[in-house]
Amino acid sequence: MSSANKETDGKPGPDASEGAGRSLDFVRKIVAEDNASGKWDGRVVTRFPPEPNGYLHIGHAKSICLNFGIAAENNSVCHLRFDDTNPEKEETEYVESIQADVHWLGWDWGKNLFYASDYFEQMYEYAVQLIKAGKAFVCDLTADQVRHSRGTLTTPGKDSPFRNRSIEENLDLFQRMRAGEFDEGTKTLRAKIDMASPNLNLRDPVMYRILKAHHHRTGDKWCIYPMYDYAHCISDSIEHITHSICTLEFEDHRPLYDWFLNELDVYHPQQIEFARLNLTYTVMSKRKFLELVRGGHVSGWDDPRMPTISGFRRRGYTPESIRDLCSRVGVAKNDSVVDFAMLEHCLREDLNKRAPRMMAVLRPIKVVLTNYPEGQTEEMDAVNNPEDPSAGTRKVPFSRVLYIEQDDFREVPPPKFYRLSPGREVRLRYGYFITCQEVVKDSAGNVVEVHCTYDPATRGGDSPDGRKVKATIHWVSAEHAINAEVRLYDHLFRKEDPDDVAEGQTYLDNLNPNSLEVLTDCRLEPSLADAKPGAPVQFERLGYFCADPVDSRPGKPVFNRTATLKDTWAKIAKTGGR
RNA sequence: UGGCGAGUGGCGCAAUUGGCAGCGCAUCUGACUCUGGAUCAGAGGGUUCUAGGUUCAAAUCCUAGCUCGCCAGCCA
Repeated sequence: MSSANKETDGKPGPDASEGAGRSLDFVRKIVAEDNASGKWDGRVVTRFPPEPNGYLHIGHAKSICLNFGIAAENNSVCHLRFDDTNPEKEETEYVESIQADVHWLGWDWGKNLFYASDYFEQMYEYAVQLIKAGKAFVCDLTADQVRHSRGTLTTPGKDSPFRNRSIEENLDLFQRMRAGEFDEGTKTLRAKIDMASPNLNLRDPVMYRILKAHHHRTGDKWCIYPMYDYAHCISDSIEHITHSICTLEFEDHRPLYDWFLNELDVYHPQQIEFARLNLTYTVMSKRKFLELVRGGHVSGWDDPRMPTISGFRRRGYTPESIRDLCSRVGVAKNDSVVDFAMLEHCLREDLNKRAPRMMAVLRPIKVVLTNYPEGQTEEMDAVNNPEDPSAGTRKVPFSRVLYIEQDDFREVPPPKFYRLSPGREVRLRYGYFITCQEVVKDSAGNVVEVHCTYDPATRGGDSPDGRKVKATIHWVSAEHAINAEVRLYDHLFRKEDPDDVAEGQTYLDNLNPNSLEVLTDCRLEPSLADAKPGAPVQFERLGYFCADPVDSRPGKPVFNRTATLKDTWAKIAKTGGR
């Protein structure tokens, strides 16, 4: 197959080689074989066909990367097509968010933006054609009656009493359905296939239903709307898609996809099904998202704990990390659940290279350097990113009174704890070596202040005598620090599989009560005052964060924790310091 | 007890189509370190769903079975 890394139409797009590893996944194999055999005359046209009835989630990202990725690898195009055949659920707000999310992920459909509703007229004509061919009929059965006559998984269905209406009558009725003469639910247009088929999708499926609803694009022009199976294959056909890639649950629908296109005798793409992406500790359905949002369990579709694209974006995840995940998980046909840790790995790998380092103290405790001159301030040089020398250095103010992390001091240090404790010397990053001399407690016995001495010879953090310390801790000058709120996020659910519940419970019972911890008294180094919302930074030794794009205010930033750094100490502490 | 699909280390995927079962994540160990980060080195972990069969040779081919997923919307 062609492996050129050209971007499509010169549009910004991820490296086209992304996802095309040494061994091709089964979808790419099919594409490669088709290219070799000339099945589509060398064309490769894919499409991403979301229904605009909700926000995109990371599962969609897999489909997006697959479809746009394959197109890019073949110097071709991927269409963005809104599958807007159900006006009752679809809204313009969603079509806008979907476009924004696809772009944010780094893909571009160029001029290939389509809507299934663009094809309503053509679909209607095709339906008339099928009626004339005796392949479709108007049915007066109610939804309930259809359900009963459909049969079950093991028993065949019964023919509708309206199945043998004359072509003339069907034509007349269908035209009057369109004209709005009938009420919702009173009539449908159904394909005449086989009520005894073992595949229920072939038991005279509904092609059109009456819906007197306002459509976000066609307004009130239509009161009959095509069903997915009928609309989707025709849309693909009209757009001359070559490979119509969808998820596994549509496997049973492929015979119907093929049936319509065969009966219509029109251009016929190949439908290929792959397994959708699932992640541990997350649910992945729009219905559940809606419940989480409406139930107030999260702040919205873009809550940083949501697995939506907009949630991940607000949380601080990068498009690169999400694309990396999609290429690592591969494409196959068996249902699987990817470890959330894989996503975090992709994130850390990306951010480790790019995120500037800063110092922030989340749970402050005061440190007074008793031998440091009162009123003196120094500017310490700090490197912005040890992984990237070009990121340069910055000045960080240092003074007599500092804040350090409460976790970095223990009056009685447990085994393997080698940070600050009475009598022990540690390094203040880019600062000095300090030694704890005494602790100050309040009346309740809590340590409220730590008194230390500093060694002026160790300025910048180096010891001229070669003296070693076991730990380097971060700090912030009390006088210069800025205050901020920091939100620490954890998994929204406490179980790997949120749907793993006892009798009578639902996934909502698995909500993690500690998925959000808000810290309001955090002290950050001053350069963080004008952090750009959404831009990733690393708080040294703590994790990756970004200023929240929604709740941050000038001079009053709110930071989201995107992910922690890998923390060996946390592991030691958890296993009891063993 | 209908149809379709899928079973390979804990998880996600490979295996040039019959030729020594590999990779990533996770886990563990060691080295190094002004982030207990990063990096580097190494380790453990497999009855390839099961049972038969074909073959010099089977994850791969054949037979039978088992398990799991999806399908009975006028949703997509």
